[in-house]
Amino acid sequence: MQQANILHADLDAFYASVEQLLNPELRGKPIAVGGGVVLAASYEAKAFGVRGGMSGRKARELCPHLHFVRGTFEQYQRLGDLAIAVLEDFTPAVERISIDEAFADVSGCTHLFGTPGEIAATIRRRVREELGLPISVGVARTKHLAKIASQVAKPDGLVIVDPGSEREFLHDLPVGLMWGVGPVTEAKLKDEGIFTIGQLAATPGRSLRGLLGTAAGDKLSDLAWNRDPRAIVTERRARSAGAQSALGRRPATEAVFKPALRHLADRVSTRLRAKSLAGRTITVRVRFSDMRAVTRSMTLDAPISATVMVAEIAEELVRAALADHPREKTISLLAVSVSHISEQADIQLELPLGLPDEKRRPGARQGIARWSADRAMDAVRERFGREAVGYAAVHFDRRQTVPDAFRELAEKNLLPDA
DNA sequence: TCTGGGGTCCTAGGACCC
DNA sequence: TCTGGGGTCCTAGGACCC
Repeated sequence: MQQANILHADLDAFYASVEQLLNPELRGKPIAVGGGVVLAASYEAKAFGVRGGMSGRKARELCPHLHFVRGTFEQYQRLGDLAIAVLEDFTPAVERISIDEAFADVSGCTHLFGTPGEIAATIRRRVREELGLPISVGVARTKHLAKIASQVAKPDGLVIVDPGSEREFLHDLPVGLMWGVGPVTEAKLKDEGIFTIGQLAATPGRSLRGLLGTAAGDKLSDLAWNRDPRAIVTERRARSAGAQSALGRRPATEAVFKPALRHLADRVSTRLRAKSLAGRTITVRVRFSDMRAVTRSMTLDAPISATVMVAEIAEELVRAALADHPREKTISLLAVSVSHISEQADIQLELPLGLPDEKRRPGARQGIARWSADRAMDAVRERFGREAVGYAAVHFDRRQTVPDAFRELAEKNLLPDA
């Protein structure tokens, strides 16, 4: 039988732990990172029911002595990177899932460093000693099992699932711990009397497919029966890049959405151009004040990355979406996303000159001109900072938005710039 | 007091092609 | 009178993850 060689390492209450590390006065106290919304809560705060994503007001209701901290986002990035680097000291087969979480396959390095369990214990000790942070680790034969094991291990623990005890380990755990089971699926399963992974495994695949759809049903069956073929993927390129902004409650008018879309298009396009990428599909999302949301998208023949082109298409799509919902007078969120991403080398600058006449459409030339102007602006910003230069039309009210540093934490690496 | 921001994947219907 | 069948792409919505 295959050995338990997969580790899942997950820093505990990461942002909150960093704040308690940096400021000893916060240690042992219930704290929340964020303000209007809780981005992370310490274990002391979680004990009161405070959760990430919760409004600050609600959190304060639950925990009157909750300390709010603004967040030290640069430190999160730095310490998260250092923790992952500890894993990489053991093996290059590390798959980073987010800023504070990664899988590692240690099958190739046990002869050097000991059993997977010993490696996991060393990783935990080193992260604690060198960085001062608690990290939980699960060790198992598959990614799914390792991830569940690390959740069970929290806080600050280590759980090893021996290959012989996998079914027993899973049997009484709640289905909500499984990857892919969120609130909706959990409720559907509950309606069928399915609460534990053991009960899920005992449910015929046919029933699950009927309840959840083919793909989701099959996937859940496989995981419940402990069939998880997923391998460690060390490098994964993003398939889309987007930006969004909550607006509170604003009139659904051009005066509101135009500057907001310029700002969002600028964020997304700049990220794409920095990696020599461009995308063919532009998607916008409009959320109304009752939280219902609609999306509109458009797929082009050729990829684009010029800010103004993305912005103009986004505006058209939002106009269309609002026209379809004439009774909605206010919006609470706008989002712009670019997908069908491909590499677009700087060569595109000269491309039209060497192309046959029929390819030199006015639109293409205009796109090149705008893209060139953007690249010039990118260069200025790189030297003098983001705020140094921008489109005159972009006077976007940013009072309510989260810090840019926080946004950047959530961004996936688009691709190493080849 | 309305609830952040960045992503992935799946489904279903329709257009279009061969 | 009668209508087949497979494949790909696009669009919109939704669930889920961190």
